[in-house]
Amino acid sequence: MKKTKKLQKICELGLEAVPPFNFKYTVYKPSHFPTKLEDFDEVSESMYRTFRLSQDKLVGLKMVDLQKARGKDGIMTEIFSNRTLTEQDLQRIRSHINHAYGLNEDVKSFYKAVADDLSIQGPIKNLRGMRVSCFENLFEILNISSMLQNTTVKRSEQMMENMLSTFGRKVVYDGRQLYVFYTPQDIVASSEQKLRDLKVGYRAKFIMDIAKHFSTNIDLADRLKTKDFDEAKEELMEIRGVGPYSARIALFQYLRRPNEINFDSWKRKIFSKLFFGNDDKPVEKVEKEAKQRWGDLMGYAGLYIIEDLFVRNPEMQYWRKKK
DNA sequence: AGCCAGGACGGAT
DNA sequence: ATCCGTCCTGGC
Repeated sequence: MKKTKKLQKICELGLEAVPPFNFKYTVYKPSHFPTKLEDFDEVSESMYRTFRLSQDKLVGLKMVDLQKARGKDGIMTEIFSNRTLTEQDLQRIRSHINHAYGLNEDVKSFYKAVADDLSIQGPIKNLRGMRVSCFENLFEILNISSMLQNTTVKRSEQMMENMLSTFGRKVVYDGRQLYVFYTPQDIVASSEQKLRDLKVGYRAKFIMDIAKHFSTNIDLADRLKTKDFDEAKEELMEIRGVGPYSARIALFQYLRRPNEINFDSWKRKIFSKLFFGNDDKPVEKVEKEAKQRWGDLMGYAGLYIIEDLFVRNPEMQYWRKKK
């Protein structure tokens, strides 16, 4: 077990976003299950989040609304690290945040495209300026997808906690204790049996396969970013352990393609009820209706509806029976 | 105690 | 192309 690393404050960075920008619900998604990779402080409205520049160069961020600091749309972040950071390191952090929260994306074009659909105007009004958030890199989001698949949220949480406490790096900064995500190398150096002992079940094999894949395909993520939708999906699903469900999560969150959404068991029910008044419609019917309403923006539309539902019904966060 | 849900795979058709 | 049994664990 590695020692907890103390991170020292290095500097501050202001990043502007294309307006309109909703700081809170871009950095914090009520529908996402909690992990010790990040911590949103409701009182000060600041997001604590870890990041890794290299195997031993660890970073902690404390992000607040740039409106509060400078009266502009965007993110103000304090940067903490266990090392001194170069100008190039700071540039990498800057571009990571930009990509993670889509600061340069124009959400207005989405609002315009769905202006005729009444069912989504409420969520847009409540969450105006919200973007997709994906602070994870491709390896990390595929790990999270693996632990979400075929189980309940409660177990996903337990698997993540076990994996992070075993393979992640524990850091402390600004009075918070968090983990930095483990790397493909950390997993490859372990064993399938060790993973099984962490209660990830049959996923142990998949997680090991994904780690091996990423430790030998270093440029995979950058390559996928340049590919068109179908090619990217195909290449993702060539990774053993990555099927349609995980590929959709990676495409929607990491690759930021607005057309993807998984109508898994709990979302199927929510959208069935929204579209048809009761929650018993089959997934094919729900998918068809979503496509008809929102076309290639159905993923983005789904995001607004789901997050709005969670904001208005906080008790949904403690809904742990089924996925 | 036994049975089922929930993705991905691989083999059979 | 589609269908089915299997993997694993926690909950019913």
